[in-house]
Amino acid sequence: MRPDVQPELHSEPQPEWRAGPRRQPHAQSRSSEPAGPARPAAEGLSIAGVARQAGVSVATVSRVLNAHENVRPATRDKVLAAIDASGYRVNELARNLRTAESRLLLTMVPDFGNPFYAEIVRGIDSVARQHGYFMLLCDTGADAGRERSYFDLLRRRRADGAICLDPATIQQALGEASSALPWVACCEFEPSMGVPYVGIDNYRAAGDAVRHLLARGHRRIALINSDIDYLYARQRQQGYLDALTEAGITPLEDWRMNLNSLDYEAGASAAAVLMEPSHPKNAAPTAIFAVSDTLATGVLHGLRSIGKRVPDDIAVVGFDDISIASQVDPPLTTIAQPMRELGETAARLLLQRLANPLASVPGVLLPHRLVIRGST
Amino acid sequence: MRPDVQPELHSEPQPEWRAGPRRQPHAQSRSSEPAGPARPAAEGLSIAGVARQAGVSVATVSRVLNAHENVRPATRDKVLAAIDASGYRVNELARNLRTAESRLLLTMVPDFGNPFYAEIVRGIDSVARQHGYFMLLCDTGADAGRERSYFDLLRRRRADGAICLDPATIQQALGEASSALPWVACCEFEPSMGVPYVGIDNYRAAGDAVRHLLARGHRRIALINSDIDYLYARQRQQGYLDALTEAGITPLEDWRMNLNSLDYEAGASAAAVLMEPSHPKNAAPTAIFAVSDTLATGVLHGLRSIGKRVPDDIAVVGFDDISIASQVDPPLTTIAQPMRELGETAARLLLQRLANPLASVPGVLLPHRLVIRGST
DNA sequence: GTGAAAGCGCTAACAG
DNA sequence: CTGTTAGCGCTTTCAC
Repeated sequence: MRPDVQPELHSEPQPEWRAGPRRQPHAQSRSSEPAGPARPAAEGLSIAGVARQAGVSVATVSRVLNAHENVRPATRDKVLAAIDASGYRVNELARNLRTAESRLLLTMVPDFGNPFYAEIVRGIDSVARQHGYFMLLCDTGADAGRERSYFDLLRRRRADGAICLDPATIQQALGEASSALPWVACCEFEPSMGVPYVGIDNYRAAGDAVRHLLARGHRRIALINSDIDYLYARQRQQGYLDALTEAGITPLEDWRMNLNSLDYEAGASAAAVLMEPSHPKNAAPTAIFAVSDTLATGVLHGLRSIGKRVPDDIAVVGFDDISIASQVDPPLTTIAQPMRELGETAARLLLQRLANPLASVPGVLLPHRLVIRGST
Repeated sequence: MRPDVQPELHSEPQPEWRAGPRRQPHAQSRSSEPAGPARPAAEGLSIAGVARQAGVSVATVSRVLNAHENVRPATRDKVLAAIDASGYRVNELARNLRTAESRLLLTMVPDFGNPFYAEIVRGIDSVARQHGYFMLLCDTGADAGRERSYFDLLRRRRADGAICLDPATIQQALGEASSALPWVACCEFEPSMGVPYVGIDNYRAAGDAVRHLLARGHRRIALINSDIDYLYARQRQQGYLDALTEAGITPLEDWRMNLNSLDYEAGASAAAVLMEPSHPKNAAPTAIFAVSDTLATGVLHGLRSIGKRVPDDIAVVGFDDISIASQVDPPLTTIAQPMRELGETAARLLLQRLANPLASVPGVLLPHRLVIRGST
């Protein structure tokens, strides 16, 4: 019903952490601490110290800190002065223990070397910050153990919620009854497992890529896919197979490769393998559909090194439309994912879930788009 | 003196967060909670609840949780059983408040879309994890306000330490007397400001790149640099200028460009500008040295689009040796930075600083390497 | 308006 | 070996 999620308090966009009115006064603190020389500015200073210096109670300091109404201006100023003078900073640990929230959101990616995640993460980050949350990124390395330990951060209340872009986690998560945890899946998800998710229609997207190649006259189309354990890999494979079948083509098993990496190198060597002359003459693919632009970029490199020209000898289609896609030679035809929106939506779903843990949050599919460039 | 840093306790590599002996017993918890149906497994359960269920005191539970010695096996088993049955998880917030440490390390990058940071961050992450710390990544977007708020996470004890790869922060930080905060600088640093740092010798590295071009016979060498506010930009520019001068060449002002972005696109358009026919015939550069591989990759694309061939018409040298460098056409000659080691060293310096806040931690410079590929 | 006091969930003495 | 107890620094009734 609500046009946007408004977690309890903190509804206005605030650039800084809980930076209510109370921050203004001591911005630009001239660090006028009376302490010794190299003394780490007001190390173990607590609210009690400030209270003493200001000649008030801790309750009053707390009220000032939290911009509560019932404080006389004079008192407030006294407190502010004491805070300023002492260089006091709230111990967020204590505050969080009291309020039982950390205002931290976690985003887990399987590999932050993959540029695909960058824009998604930016989308998450911007929405989170708008709602007074910090977003912190973790690299799971697609490792179940590490994933689990990050989920533990959630269980142990060190973060309020999480967004997981990591396929492997999904499987892990399943066994952990983690659907009770405040997290959402992004890009890779299992619709059946009761966790809110956002992604694209991988089946249709793959079909679109293949149909584009078909329209260009290709009939022997190869698929360079990632590990078939991933849901998106299965969906894209099915889209590829069905598109071919619908065109009256029987997909050859030899045209398909499954890689356990999305690195450029993986794509390069896969291309070389695919083009091996061991293939029956009339069965060698004339086009390659790779399920990620990183892979496709590698494919371009691999084809180049075995003397094949793109798109004359062989066409290439990628997936994602990351920024490198338009820079390589030839620029990649690819399926664009709305990365920014994917991230923003994921963040919004999570915020929604935090605001109302009971409401069932829907899964959402965002539109993709075929971007035609020089590689086809 | 010490071969390696060993923060107080937690010295052995532990794959999971404080995952002492206590974890084993309840791995694979069969989630046998007696609670209602959709009840979020043991939401607000505390150590006291476990103690009650196990018929022991909270102290004993705490001991079991922390794998202390003095607990009779029978008692320990009782507690473990209660923990297992209830699905209890430590509230890390409370624990941290008590122990006054969060076991969290922050890494700030100006832009996690830049692949240069990926390997560095992995290096940090692996060292951090080996020492029982979590590493969380923040994107400052090269924005001073955001940088400041992340530093606040430190001040407010939400993280134990930070590694900053963000040039802009350095300036910000200076004004904040933040040299007292537990952080180290990586890649971009101000040696004079008393913050431990790790990086490379940018001056020599740039010189090496230019000397390589000189050796190839080039005399009109352009420099595509980032914003000169950055220390590394100034250092590399100086290395470039001096190398040219030493070779008896007077560097032309027209050969130098300063960009406020490291994106591919920025490199592409810079290349186009640089090659404009407005240049006097005999002054057009025959080689371009770009201060990052992303820029150089864009340059390749830009040159291609105006019909220039690399390296025949013009040579290109990049910087960093990120993974894309070897994939583009032609593969980039570049200055390789030891990214992994940079990250690992930064993490070690930070850990050292945390273990002994008083000891002065040195700045360290790591070796770079010229990698010659097809673009020259 | 302001203060006193009770915890948030945990760890660490200190007793027994 | 195990239990009791005193806080960690903060927020929040509830009085005054």
